[in-house]
Amino acid sequence: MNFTSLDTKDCPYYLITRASLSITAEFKKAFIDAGVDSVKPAYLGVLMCLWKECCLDEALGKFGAPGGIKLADLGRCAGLEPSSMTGVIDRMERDGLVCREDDPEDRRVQNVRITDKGDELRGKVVSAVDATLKKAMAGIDPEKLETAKEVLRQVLINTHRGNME
Amino acid sequence: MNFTSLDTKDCPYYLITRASLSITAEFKKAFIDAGVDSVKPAYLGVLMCLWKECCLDEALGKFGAPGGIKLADLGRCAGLEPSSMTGVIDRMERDGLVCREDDPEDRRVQNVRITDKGDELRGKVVSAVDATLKKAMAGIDPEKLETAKEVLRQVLINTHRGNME
DNA sequence: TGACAATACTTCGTATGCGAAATATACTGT
DNA sequence: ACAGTATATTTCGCATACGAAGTATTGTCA
Repeated sequence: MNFTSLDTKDCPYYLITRASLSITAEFKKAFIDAGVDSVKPAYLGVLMCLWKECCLDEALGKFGAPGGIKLADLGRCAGLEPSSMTGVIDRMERDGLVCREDDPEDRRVQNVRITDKGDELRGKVVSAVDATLKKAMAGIDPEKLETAKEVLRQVLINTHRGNME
Repeated sequence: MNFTSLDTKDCPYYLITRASLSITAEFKKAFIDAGVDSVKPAYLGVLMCLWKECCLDEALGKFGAPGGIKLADLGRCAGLEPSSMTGVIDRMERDGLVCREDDPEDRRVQNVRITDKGDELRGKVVSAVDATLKKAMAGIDPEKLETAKEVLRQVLINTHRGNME
């Protein structure tokens, strides 16, 4: 057995896992500091997806018609399994950020819609996210960051998670 | 607001988090396939640390004196908080891989020692880990992988997690 | 139309990880 | 020796995520 393989600092799995937890912790703190403590890191994928939808609707002139997005689509967008989505949406609903709505077309479907409160937090949350990522990526050559992202995308493909969204 | 920032595939946080979960899932499957289903991905850090210690002891000629490592040191090595370690060691003990032992010098301390069963699994586990990582990193230029690791190490430093071990 | 397959979610059990507070023990200065 | 502090671990509550199995509804085909 080779000693190098036992060195955590050289193991990509260790580095990826630790970085993930570490950035998540920073987000959590950043949201509290920004006064938006009703937002948890795990909500980000869902929020981004809903906000993007709002932006698109506005761009297309679809004012006042916030239909919501079905839970499964939201999960695909956020990279979460349906069974994980249930809990996330439960908590987001509890925290007043979104609401579930029955789909009139298909009674199996639950559409998720952003609430006014959820919409109002957008500015603060996006600022906090940008600032946190900027701090986390400080001192990293942009080109190297792109390479790292490329590597991670390939990992997702290799592990059958590359075809999300 | 800028649409790019809402694209998950371009967000380093999304990529890191997904990659972490995705590789973890692969490890889980790999251990089951290799017939070592008593090993969970979260045990890896602890096992690697204990096995490394064994190797060092052997290299130093310290046969038959497996003292064990105190929980806190093990946590530092694996990158986990003490409060997280309790649960991990609980499960590893339940699964027969390690045992706790009172420290004769300091009654606060719990030393963790690998069991015979835990030691016997080493070969299979290391093979499974190597094979899984190889598959996960397939088709990635080694130089780019190094760059990615460098980036992740910097992220850990930036987020105050760079001084582990 | 009626059986069977497919789809959308939820529920349940489990794993993983953290921080705050509790507990037990050791150390330190007076 | 004692009070006060420091250290080691555990407990507790919570957040996060998954897969297997269950429920409800829809779609399909004979």
